[in-house]
Amino acid sequence: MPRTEEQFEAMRTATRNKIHSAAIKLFAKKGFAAASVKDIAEGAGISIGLMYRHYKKKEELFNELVAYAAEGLERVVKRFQSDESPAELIQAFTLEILNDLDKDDEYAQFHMLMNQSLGVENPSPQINHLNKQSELLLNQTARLIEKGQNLGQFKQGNASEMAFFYFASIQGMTMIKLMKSERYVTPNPEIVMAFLFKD
Amino acid sequence: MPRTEEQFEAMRTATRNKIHSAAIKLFAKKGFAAASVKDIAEGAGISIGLMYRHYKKKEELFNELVAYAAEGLERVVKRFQSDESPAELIQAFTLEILNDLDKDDEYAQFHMLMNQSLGVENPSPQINHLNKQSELLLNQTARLIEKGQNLGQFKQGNASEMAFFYFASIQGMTMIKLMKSERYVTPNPEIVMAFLFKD
DNA sequence: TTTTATAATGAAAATATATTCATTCATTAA
DNA sequence: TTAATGAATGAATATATTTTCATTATAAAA
Repeated sequence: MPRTEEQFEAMRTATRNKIHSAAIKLFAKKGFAAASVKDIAEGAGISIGLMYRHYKKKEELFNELVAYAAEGLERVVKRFQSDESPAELIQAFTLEILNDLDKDDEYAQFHMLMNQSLGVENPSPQINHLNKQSELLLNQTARLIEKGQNLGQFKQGNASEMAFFYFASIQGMTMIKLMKSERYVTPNPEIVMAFLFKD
Repeated sequence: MPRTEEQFEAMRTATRNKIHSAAIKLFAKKGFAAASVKDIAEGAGISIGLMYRHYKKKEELFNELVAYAAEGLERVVKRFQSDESPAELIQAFTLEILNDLDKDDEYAQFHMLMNQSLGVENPSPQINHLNKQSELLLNQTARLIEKGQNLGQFKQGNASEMAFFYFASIQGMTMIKLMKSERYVTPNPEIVMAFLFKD
């Protein structure tokens, strides 16, 4: 008599998706505290009540997005574990990020969620997991750089410092893209990787 | 009969300083919305009431700090207008920033205030001014890089992209320093300036 | 048309945060 | 001592934000 379960499922998925894109946009740009539930519901084009049917707490929504971000990071970690040439891995990854930043805000938003999560005082399990992944990636990148140095692909220098600088620069570009998109310019990949590759 | 005006003045200055350092710490780390007046007062070791004797609104306090940040930026803009060698100017500036980041959080906090100000919807005059200064600095740096390229000091490449990348990388390092200081490592200045200087 | 299951709404209650203000405190010198 | 002055306090009030929940809307099939 009423709708089928699949139909209800589809409705729920649709509103969840609307909530997700509105929420990540606002969390990324304004931060958890400054992004109000009202704003999010408005952005998603639904009522506040419906938001609470899907998420008991604002925090629960945030954590779900954080979990997605962590999944994305895990995929990168896996890629960096491959046996391919360090030079090619890093080059491909860099090109992809620059391309993503150019294209739309999705990458920047998820990256920003990562930043938001770094400084939280009572981190949820999801936040802890995301933080672990991002630290893992940093260490792994350092090892990848060392490997590339041994192969003569990269410049010499402290690999941890280089990995740190690499992610810091991506972080900075990401932030500007999100906060002041009109100031963002896609830099030539050679500029971004100059610290790594010999001229 | 009561205290002299100088004494009162000294008291006021003292509590204002306490408020400033607590506030910038919290604003930089958590953002305007998430840094509560209670937190700030506690951080400064004073009562909430006293805070309001000095600042009518939380926003007024924020704006005062933003104005300080703008002053700092103006000084950098002036430095970059000098006729000195571009290579020396940028090198000196970079070393100074890396040193500041290493030393304490003050630079990072003011830099972060700049970021916080970028995305505000109804910017105060102070915020507008800060934003203008930071854009000015970006453009000026691009011109400085061009000049250095013409002098053969720097690598070839799009100067605006290079200037953007330079500040983005500083931004990223700053953010990590503030949000996750245990993950911060001072990179060798050569890494930071590799995109500019030939090997 | 009526019944049914669940999505969707929005006003009300709960909670948190910002702001005010009557009062107290501390210091100085008459 | 006491009067004078302004700093300092924190409980009370105002405001904003989150969360709940009784109610309504919708679509499918009997």
